[in-house]
Amino acid sequence: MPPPRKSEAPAFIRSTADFARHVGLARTTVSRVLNGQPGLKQKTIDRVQKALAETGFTPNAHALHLKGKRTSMIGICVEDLATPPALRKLAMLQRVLRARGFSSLIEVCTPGAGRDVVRHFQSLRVEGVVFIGHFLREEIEARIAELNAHGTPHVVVDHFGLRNAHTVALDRAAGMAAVVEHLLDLGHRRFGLLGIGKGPVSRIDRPTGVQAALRGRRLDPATCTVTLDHLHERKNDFDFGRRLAASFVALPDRPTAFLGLNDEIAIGAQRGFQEAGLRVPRDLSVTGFNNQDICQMTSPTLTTVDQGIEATVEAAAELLLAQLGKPLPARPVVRTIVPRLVLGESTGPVRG
Amino acid sequence: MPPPRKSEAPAFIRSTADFARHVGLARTTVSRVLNGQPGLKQKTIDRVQKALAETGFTPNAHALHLKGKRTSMIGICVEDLATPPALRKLAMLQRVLRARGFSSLIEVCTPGAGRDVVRHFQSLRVEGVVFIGHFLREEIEARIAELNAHGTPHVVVDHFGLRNAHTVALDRAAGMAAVVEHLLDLGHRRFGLLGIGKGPVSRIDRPTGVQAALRGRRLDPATCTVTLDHLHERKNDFDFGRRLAASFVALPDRPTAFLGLNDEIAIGAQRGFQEAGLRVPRDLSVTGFNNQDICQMTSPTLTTVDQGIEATVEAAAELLLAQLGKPLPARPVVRTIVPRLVLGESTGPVRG
DNA sequence: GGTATAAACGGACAGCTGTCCGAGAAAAAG
DNA sequence: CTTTTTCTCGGACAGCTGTCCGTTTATACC
Repeated sequence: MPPPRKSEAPAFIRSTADFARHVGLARTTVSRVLNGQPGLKQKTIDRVQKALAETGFTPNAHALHLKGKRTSMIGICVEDLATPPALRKLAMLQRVLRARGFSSLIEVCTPGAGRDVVRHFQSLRVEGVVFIGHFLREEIEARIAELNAHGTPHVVVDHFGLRNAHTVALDRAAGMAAVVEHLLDLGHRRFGLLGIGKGPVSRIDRPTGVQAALRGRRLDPATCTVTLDHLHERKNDFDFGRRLAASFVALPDRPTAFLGLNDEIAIGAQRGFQEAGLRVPRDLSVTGFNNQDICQMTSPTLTTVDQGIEATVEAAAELLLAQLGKPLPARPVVRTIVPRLVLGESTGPVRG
Repeated sequence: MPPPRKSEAPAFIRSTADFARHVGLARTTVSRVLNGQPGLKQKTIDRVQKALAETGFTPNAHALHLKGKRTSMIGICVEDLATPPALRKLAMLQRVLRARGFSSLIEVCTPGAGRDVVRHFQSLRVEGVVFIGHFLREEIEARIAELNAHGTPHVVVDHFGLRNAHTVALDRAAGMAAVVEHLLDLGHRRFGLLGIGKGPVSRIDRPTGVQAALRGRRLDPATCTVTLDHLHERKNDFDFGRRLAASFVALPDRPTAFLGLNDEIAIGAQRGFQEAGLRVPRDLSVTGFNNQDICQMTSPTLTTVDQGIEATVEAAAELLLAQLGKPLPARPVVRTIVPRLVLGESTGPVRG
C-alpha cells in the first residue's frame, strides 16, 4: 500500500505521532498525558484516555528503551523443552519473574548454539540471563565471561562446579543419602544403581551421597553397589530402566534395592521387574528422583526425591535480581538447595 | 559509578560509538564493517572482526528496529505452563519459529491478564501473536480485535469456534470416533465417559465424535454412554479419574469400555479399577487422549490418541508467517488437524 | 617527491520517545 | 471588552543505528 500522506489518517497507528493525529492533539501533549505530567485539562486527559482504550495504542518499547528505560527482559537459556523438571523450573521462573515485573525471553540452547543465543540476548539488552540445565562446560563458561564483560547479571541453575558462575544447584548428594538411609533402615544392604555413575564428580553429585550414606554405616560402597549401565545404550528414559531391570533379573546375588537416576528410569525398571514376575516392594524396592507427577500414577506409587523446585527458582531469581544495578560481585555466589525424600509404595523392608 | 568522560574508554561497551572508540576507528567505519559495505581495507575489516570476537559486542537491537529492521519476535500466549500437551506444542512451536529466524516471547496468560500481555507484545512490536490453549472467549476475541486493529497477524491453536480468528484446531471428534470404532470392533456396546461431557459444543468436540461413531452403527448414544462426572469435583487429573472409576465399580450394568478425556484421567481410572480388583483389559477397556509419555509407562500401556502436535504447530507457524507483510485476509482461516489412534494394551475384546 | 587513488573521517539525517521551553491560543477573570 | 491565567502547540534535543556525502588523510603509483 502507498504510504499515507502526512495529513491523512494512517492505516495503522504505530507511533505517538500517528496516535496524536488520530486524537487531534499535538504529539507532545499526548506524550504528557501518557506520562502523567501536570498542567493538563481534565477534558484533554479524558479524550486521550478514551482514544487509548479504543485503539489499544502502546508506545514503542524499543524507543523507550533507547531513551533509557529499562528493558525489563530476562533471557532464559534452556537446554531443551522436553525434560519435565527443567520445564517445571522454567514455568515457575517465568512466574516469579513476571511477578517482579520482568518478561522472559526463552531460548533453547543446543550445544554450539549458546553463542548466538547469548548474543541475541545481549543485542536485546536483557537485564539478566538465566541458564537452566546442563550445558557444555567450556561453552557456558565462555558465555558467562561474555556476559560479565558487558556487566550483564547471570544465574546458572543446576550446573554445578563452574568457575566464576553464580549458581543455584540441587544437593543431589543429600537427596541420594536420604534415599539410601531410608533403604538401609528397611534392611537393604545391596543396591542396584540405575543410570547413576559410580564415581562422584562433585561433592553434591548422586554417587557422593550414596557413598556417604553407606560409609556412615560402616559399609563399603564398592561391595554394596552394583551397576549394569554399561550393558545398554544410555538414554535416561523409561526404556533404559526397563532394559536395565531385565539385565538385573538374571544377575546372581541380585540387589534388593534399586536407585534410579530419575523417575522415568525407576518406573521403567519397576515395570521391567514386574514383567519378570517380581513384585514391588515385596521382592525388591525401587526409588526414583525428581518427584514428577507420574510417580503418583504408577502402581505401586514411587518413592522419590522432591527437587524443591520452588526454592530453587526463588533463589535463582533473588540471586539474579540482586545483581541488577550493583556492580557484579567479585566472587561467584553458590547456593545449594537440599531436596526432600518423598515416600511412596515402591520401597519396603527386605524380605526375610 | 561516575559517567566516563568522552575521551576515556567506557566501563562497558554499549553502543557502536563505544565500540569504535575501543577499536580506534570512526563509528561510521565500524558500522560499515558490521553491515558488509564495500570500499574497506581488509586490514581494517579484520581489526574490527577481531575486536568483535573479543568483546562480543552486538548492536542495539532496539535501535535497529527503530531504523526499520524487523523485530523477528513472535509473542506466544499460553494458558499455563503445566499442561503437558500445551507444553509440547509450545516447545515445538519455539523450535519451528527459531528455524525460521524468529525468537519467541512467551507469556502465561491467566484469565483477565490477556489485555496486558497483548499490550506488552504490541509495545515490543512483535510480528505476530500465537495463542495456545483455552481462554475466555470474550477475552481472546477482544485481543484478536486489538491485534487486527494494529495489523498484527495471529493464530489461535486449539480454541475452536472463535469468530474472526485464524485457527488451527485438533479434530477431537475424529479422534474420539476412531477410539469408539476401535472399541465397537472389539464388541463393546456400553461406554463410560470420563470427563467427557455428553452434549457436543462444536462439530469437532469429543462428544460429537462419540455420537457420530455410535450413530454410524445404528446405536443410540443416549443409552450406550454413561457419565458420572457430576459426582466429583472436576479436575481433569489422575485423581479425578481414580475417583470416577471407584464410582463406576459399584454401578449396576457397568460399561465395558471407558473413554478418558485425557491420559491422566484414563490412567487414574485404570488404577482405580485395578485397585478394585478388576483387570484391564480382561474385565474392561480404558482409553486416553493425547498420547503423553506416561501412556507407555503404565501397565498395561494405554490405548490413546496422538494429537499430531508436529502437524498442528507446523500449520500454525505457516498460517502465522503467511500473514506477514500481506494485508490481513478478510475471512478467518481455519485449519483442522486429524489425530491418530495409538493402540496400547488397555483395550481388548469384550469378555464373552 | 609529486600526484592520483583509495580509504577513513565526521557531520547530518531519519526513526520514535520523553522532556524542555518559548510562543501562541483559548479560557477565565475582571 | 480587556487583562490575566491556563493550556496547547510545535520546535529542539538526546539516545543508537545505518546510510549518505563531502572532506581529510593515508597509500600507491609514477
